[in-house]
Parts: sequence; structure tokens; C-alpha cells
Amino acid sequence: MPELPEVETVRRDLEKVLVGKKITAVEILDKKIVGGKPAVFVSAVNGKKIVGVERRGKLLAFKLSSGEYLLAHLKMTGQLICVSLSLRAKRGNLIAGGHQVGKNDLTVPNKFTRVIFAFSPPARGGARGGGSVGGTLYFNDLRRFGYLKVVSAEEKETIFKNNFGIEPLTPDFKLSAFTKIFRNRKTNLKAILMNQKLISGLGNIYVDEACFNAGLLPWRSAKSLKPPEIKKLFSCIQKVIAVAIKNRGTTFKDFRDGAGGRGAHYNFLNVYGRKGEKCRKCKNFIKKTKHAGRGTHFCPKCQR
DNA sequence: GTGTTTGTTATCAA
DNA sequence: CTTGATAACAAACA
Repeated sequence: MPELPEVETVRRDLEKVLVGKKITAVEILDKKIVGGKPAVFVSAVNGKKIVGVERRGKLLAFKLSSGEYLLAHLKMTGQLICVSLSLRAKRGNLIAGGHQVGKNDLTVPNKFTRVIFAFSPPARGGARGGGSVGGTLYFNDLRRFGYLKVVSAEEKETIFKNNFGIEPLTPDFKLSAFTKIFRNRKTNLKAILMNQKLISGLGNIYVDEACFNAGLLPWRSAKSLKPPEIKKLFSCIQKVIAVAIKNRGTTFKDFRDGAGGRGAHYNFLNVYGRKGEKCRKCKNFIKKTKHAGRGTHFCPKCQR
């Protein structure tokens, strides 16, 4: 499911393609996704340009020329897939047309398409990216947990500040700050790493992977962790996220990048989804239990 | 029909 | 107020 590496992959893809372009039409096929008031949503985004694409944890924020932000959360099965106008023209499709993306194994729009945006090219001679063509952006979401929402710049700052803990891959992600999130806490390692208000961006896949790489059992209590173990975990989190981004994220089933392609990191997972398979390190069998209400994968020999 | 999958939030308890 | 644990949400699949 989309965690930090997947959302960052989408952010980078869409930043390249959408910055400088103007939203010229919006089609809402499922009003639940935009909060139930289609007209309000449409008037907030229609005619606005995308001037930047930000991310905090798993939340995307498209900065609009109005100064407002279009927030997008993919939750579990959300996808943001952009198709260029030239491709659309080539295949002779309009906004409701159909064409294949992501190595031809996915068609957009499809029955899980919830919102469609049409974009016009940037003004001629404009310096900012996006190339010279417009395009269409599809928000797909099989399970309809994801959402799109327009907020003011102030609201966006408040949301970023109040709902997200330390952000991996930024200068704020320091060992001292990381160590603090374990202090005076009575819960276990997995629950802490899953808590977005303490550390942003990790989900079930990368929590299990980071714990394996650090050699720590996910149900270890916070207070049982020794400073060297916290330090190891700290560096493993950064490493696992960086490698996963390099591989463009993990596609288990639903995740797609900004062009509809799959992420390649699935092939490099050590424990997640590998129950019953051999540990890549010690050749023992990977086991699975439940912790913090989530499936938890681990190697009984490599993790203590 | 049952259980499982997960990101986030609501709810309740301490 | 904070913290923690659990259920609920949604839809598909084995």
C-alpha cells in the first residue's frame, strides 16, 4: 500500500508532468472522494495552475496558483495516474476515452476511477516544466478510502504540523529526535513506528522491513530498546526508505506510480509477504503474527 | 459465508 | 490532557 516511498515516487512523477499546467476540467464520478460537495470542490480547483507538489508523510499537497492546496491521500488503494495529451490524441481519446498505461496491464479510466482532471499546456515560452503538452490525471481508488480536499495555505500548514511526526529524509530526522519518541512510552516498537504523529511515512511494509534490517522483534517494548539498537534502527529506516524510492516503491497489487507503472521494490523485500519463505540472511523460515492490529512478518532467528 | 488485507480515525478506557 | 488499545471503514479475494 502506498507508504512514504510510494507516495514520494508519485510526487516526483507528477511534479515533472504537472507543474505549470492549468486544470481546465474536473469530472467527479464519486463525490465521497471530494467530501460530498462536488460544486465546491470544482470551483476551488478549476482554472487554477499547479505551481508545486509537496509531500508530508503519506499525504500529497498540490500547490495551486490561487494559493490554496489540493491535498490528496491514497490511503490503501488510491492511484494518481497522469496521461499526456499527446498520448491521448494519438489514441484518439477524450476525457472519458480509454487507454492503457503501466506496461499495458491497466486501462484508465476504469471502474475504480473516481475523479478526472484535464490539464492544458503551460503558456508558450513559460519557463516552468511540464513539457509542451497538456494531459489527464486520473484518481483511481478501488476501496474508496482515499480523498481529495482543497484547503487554505494556513490549514495545510496546521495539518502538516499537527498530524505528522519527524519526517525521514529531511534534516529534522536526527538520532536525538528519533530517540525521544521512545522515551516514557509504554507501547511496543511496531505501534510506535506505525504512529504517524511520532514518525511520518512508515506503514506496515516498511515497519516490518526496518525491524528486520535492524535485527529487532517488532513487539519489543519501547523501554527495552538500548541506545545502540535505536541507533541501528534509525539508520535502517533511512536506508530502507531510500532503497525503496530508488526502486520506485513496492507494488504488491494496487500501487502504481504517476504514469501507471509498477514499483520494483517488491522483489527486494526481506520479510513482508514472505511468510513461509526462507530468510535471505539465515535460511530459516519467515513467520507471521499480529501486532498493533496488523500482520507482522519477522525472522525468529535474525530478530531479537 | 468467513477471514484477511491496511491507513487513518473514532471511540472508549485508564 | 495524554496515552494506548481496539473497532470501524471499504471492497476484493482465497
